Amino acid sequence: MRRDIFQAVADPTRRAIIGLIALQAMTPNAIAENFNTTRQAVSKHLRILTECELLKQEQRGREIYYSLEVEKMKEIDKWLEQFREIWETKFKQLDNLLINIKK
Amino acid sequence: MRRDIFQAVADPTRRAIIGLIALQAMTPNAIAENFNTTRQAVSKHLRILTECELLKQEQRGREIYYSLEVEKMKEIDKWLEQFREIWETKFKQLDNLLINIKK
DNA sequence: GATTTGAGAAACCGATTGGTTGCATATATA
DNA sequence: TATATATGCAACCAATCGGTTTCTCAAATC
Repeated sequence: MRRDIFQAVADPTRRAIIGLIALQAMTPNAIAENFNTTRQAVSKHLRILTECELLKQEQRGREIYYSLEVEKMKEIDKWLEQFREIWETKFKQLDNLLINIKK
Repeated sequence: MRRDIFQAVADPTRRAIIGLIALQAMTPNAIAENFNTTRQAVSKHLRILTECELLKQEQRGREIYYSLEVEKMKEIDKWLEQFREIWETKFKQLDNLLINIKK
């Protein structure tokens, strides 16, 4: 039961679910309508996403609304940070090169 | 053979490899020394990372130096973009709330 | 109260994953 | 030239994954 955010986001269906509910909270049935699988399969994805705290549930009668814990997405952003530095440096180096050529 | 960048980055060992060679190009043997697995297992990871263009190889004699294609990392950043908007909006809303309370 | 509806849990299944061992090949080095 | 070294590839294996079907349970609706 390896449940880290990177593994959660690795599956394309789960990324699509995240994209969907980023806009508005949705029930499992409503989410499942957007995919070519059973509601149960979607339910499994929701479980995984919820377990790693990317989604939160809100029960309303017999319906459960799932919404995105957008803060959790920052963890991916945080990991990217170290590489962002590198690619920005590279960009600046290229920029300086072009400036020097111009001169 | 699903070889997308999100799946590549899902594995913790692969993330560690990326972190390692981000600093400097390294050979498979040198990389493998940092992990508690066989060289062959690392080799498999390198293959996957190379296939999705996160790594590039440079042959030098019988050695192969692997280095990071940092540009490719931007694809993850690009996907995050849509959520960054959301979390920044939320932050601003919180900010405005605090300003209003202050008043 | 009986029936329909929304949702999760369990059991099962084939495909994929991450790892191993063993082998093949090319380049250095003695 | 013979040997050591660096690497990749193939075959195999247990564990996990993503999916299905079937079932149960609780809430809504008739």
